[in-house]
Amino acid sequence: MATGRTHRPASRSRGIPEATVARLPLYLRALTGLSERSVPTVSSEELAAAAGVNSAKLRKDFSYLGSYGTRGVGYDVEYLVYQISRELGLTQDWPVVIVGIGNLGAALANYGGFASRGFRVAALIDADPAMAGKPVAGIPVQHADELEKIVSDNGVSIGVIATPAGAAQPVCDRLVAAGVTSILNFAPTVLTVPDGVDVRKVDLSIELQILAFHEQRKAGEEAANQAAHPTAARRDDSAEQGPDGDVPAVMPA
Amino acid sequence: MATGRTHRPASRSRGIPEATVARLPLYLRALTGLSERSVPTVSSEELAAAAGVNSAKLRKDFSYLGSYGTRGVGYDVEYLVYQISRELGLTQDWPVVIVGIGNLGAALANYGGFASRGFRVAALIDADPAMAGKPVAGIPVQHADELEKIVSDNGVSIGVIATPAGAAQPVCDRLVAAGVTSILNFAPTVLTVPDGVDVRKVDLSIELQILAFHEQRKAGEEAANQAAHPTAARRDDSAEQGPDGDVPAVMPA
DNA sequence: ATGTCTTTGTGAACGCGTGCACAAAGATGG
DNA sequence: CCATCTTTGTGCACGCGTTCACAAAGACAT
Ligand SMILES: NC(=O)c1ccc[n+]([C@@H]2O[C@H](COP(=O)([O-])OP(=O)(O)OC[C@H]3O[C@@H](n4cnc5c(N)ncnc54)[C@H](O)[C@@H]3O)[C@@H](O)[C@H]2O)c1
Ligand SMILES: NC(=O)c1ccc[n+]([C@@H]2O[C@H](COP(=O)([O-])OP(=O)(O)OC[C@H]3O[C@@H](n4cnc5c(N)ncnc54)[C@H](O)[C@@H]3O)[C@@H](O)[C@H]2O)c1
Repeated sequence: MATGRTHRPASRSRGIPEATVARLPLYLRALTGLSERSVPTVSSEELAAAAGVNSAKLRKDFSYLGSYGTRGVGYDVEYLVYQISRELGLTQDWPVVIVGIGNLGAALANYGGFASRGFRVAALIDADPAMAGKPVAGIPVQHADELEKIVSDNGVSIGVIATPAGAAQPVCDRLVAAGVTSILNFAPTVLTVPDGVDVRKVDLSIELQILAFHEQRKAGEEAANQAAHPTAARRDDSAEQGPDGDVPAVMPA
Repeated sequence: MATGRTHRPASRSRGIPEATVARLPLYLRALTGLSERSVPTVSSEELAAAAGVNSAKLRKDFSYLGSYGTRGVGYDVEYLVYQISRELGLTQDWPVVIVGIGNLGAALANYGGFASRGFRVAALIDADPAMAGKPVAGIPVQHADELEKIVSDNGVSIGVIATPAGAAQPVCDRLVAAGVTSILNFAPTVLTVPDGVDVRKVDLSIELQILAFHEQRKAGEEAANQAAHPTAARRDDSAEQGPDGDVPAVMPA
C-alpha cells in the first residue's frame, strides 16, 4: 500500500517490519495521551488496549526497537515516547508542501494535527492565479510556477497532493524532479514514481467501497439466515442474487 | 486494517480475501477509465499496469469472482465493470451521513467522487447550533439532536465521522445504536464498536509519520554510503545516530 | 480441421504477519 | 537472601497474501 511501483520487497527497513512501522504512530498517540495525564508507566496489556491491538503484537513490535520495558512493571511512558519519536524521525521537523488548495487542500492546511508532530506546512501551492497571495490558514498561497523554487529553498522532502486527479501525475513529477522523495496523494489516481520515492495514498472512495462490500455481505447473510423478513424492504433490491450470482448482463462478444 | 477490535479472523468473506476486496475499487477505477475511452477489452497485463499492481495478482483476484476472462483475448471491459460493481455492492446506492461539518466535513460534503459511485449524502450533521440550517454543498446542516431520527428515517447504514477526536466515540456510539453498521472515521482515535460493525479509519497524521520514517531511513543510508558530503547540510541534523542508536535520553526511574 | 500464438486460471512454494504460550527477568515483601 | 508474583521478550506454529511458472483454453489464420 505504499511505494508506487515494482518496489523493493516491501519488507523490513533496518530490521523493523513495515507492519510495525505502521503501528508505531498508533502507540505514540496512545502514549502521548498517557503522558499528558502524567501516567509514569504502562503495561503492554494496558497500552495495547488503548491502541486497539493485541498485547503480544505490541510487545513484539517494541522488541524490534530494543528492550525498553521492565519485567514486572511495564514501560516507562516518557522514555517510550522519546524512543518511538526518534525511530519515526519526529525529533527533527519536516517541512511539507501542500499542492492544490481547494476544498480538501484548505482543510488540510487548517488541520492542527499537522504541526503537533514535527510537520510544518512550508508552503501552499495552487495553479489558480486568482488564489495567489490569498492567505489560507494564515499562509499565503503561492503560484504553481514557484513549485521548484519553493521545494528547493525550503529543503522540502515531503509533498502532499490535493489537486484534481488529472493534475496529480504532472504535479508529482515536478515535485520529484525538484527533490521531493515522499508523497502523500489524495487524488484518485495511481502515481508512477522513480525508485527511492515513497508514495502513500488516501482514497475516501476506496474506503467507502470496501465498507459497502461488507455492508452488502452482512445484508446478504442476514437475508439468508432469516429466510423471510421483508422489513420495509430497503430500496429496489433488484435481483436478490443467489449463493453464486448468475447475472442478467450482456456477455462479451 | 479495518474492524476496530478483536474482530473475526479478518479473512475471506464469501471466499473473497480481504486483500482482494481492497483492490477491487482500484481495478474498477481503471476499468471505468477504459470504458470511457470505449476500449472493448483489456489483458491482465495492461489492466494491472493501469491499476499499479502485479498481473498475476490481478488474475488471481479476478479468479475469486469467477472466470470472466477469455484466454488469448483478455477481459471484456464493460462486463467486468458490471461484475465488480455488483460484487462491491455498488449497483444499489448507499445513503451516507457525515457527522461533524468543520473544515474536513465540509470538504467531504463538497466532494464529487462521493455520488459518482453509488454513495449519496443523505444528511450533514453537526453539534454547533449556529450551523443548523446553513447549507453546505447544497445540503442544509442538521443538528446532532436529530441524528437518530435521520439515520432511522433514511435507512442509513454507513456513517462518516469528521468531528474532533473527543467527540468521535460518543458520536460513534449513537450512530451504531441508531442502526449504522459501517463507519469511516477521520478523527484520530481508536473507536470501539460491537461485533458486526465495521470501522475503517483515515489518518493523515499516521500516513505522514510513516513517510517520515522512510524519509529518515533514506537520509541515514545516504549519509552512511557516502561517508562525507555535507551538501548544504539540511537543518540542524543533531545526533547523526550510528548503526544502532545510543541515545542521550533520560532513562526510566 | 489443424497448427500456432496469445493470454488466462491456478498449483505450488515462499515469506511476512499474527498470536499463543512460556521461560526468564526483575520487582516486591518478608 | 529467598520466595513469590508480575510482566516482558520471544520461540514456534499457523494462515494469509504474493509471486512464479506453466498447462490448458481459446482465437485466428491457413
Ligand atoms: N474533497 C474531498 O473530500 C476529497 C476527498 C477525497 C479525495 N479528494 C480528491 O482530492 C483532490 C482535491 O479535491 P478538492 O475537493 O479539494 O478539489 P478542488 O477542485 O476543490 O481543488 C483542487 C485545487 O487544485 C488546484 N489545481 C488544479 N490543478 C493544479 C495544478 N496543476 N497545480 C496546482 N494546483 C492545481 C485547483 O486550482 C484547485 O484549487 C481531488 O483529486 C479529489 O478527487 C477530495
Ligand atoms: N482538517 C483536516 O485536514 C483533517 C485531517 C485529518 C484528520 N482530521 C480530523 O478530522 C476531524 C475534523 O477536523 P476539522 O479540521 O474539520 O475540525 P473542525 O473543528 O473544523 O470541525 C469539527 C466539527 O465537528 C463539530 N462537532 C463537534 N462535536 C460534535 C458532535 N458531538 N457531534 C457533531 N458534530 C460535532 C464541530 O461543531 C465542528 O463543526 C478532527 O478529528 C481532525 O483531527 C482533520
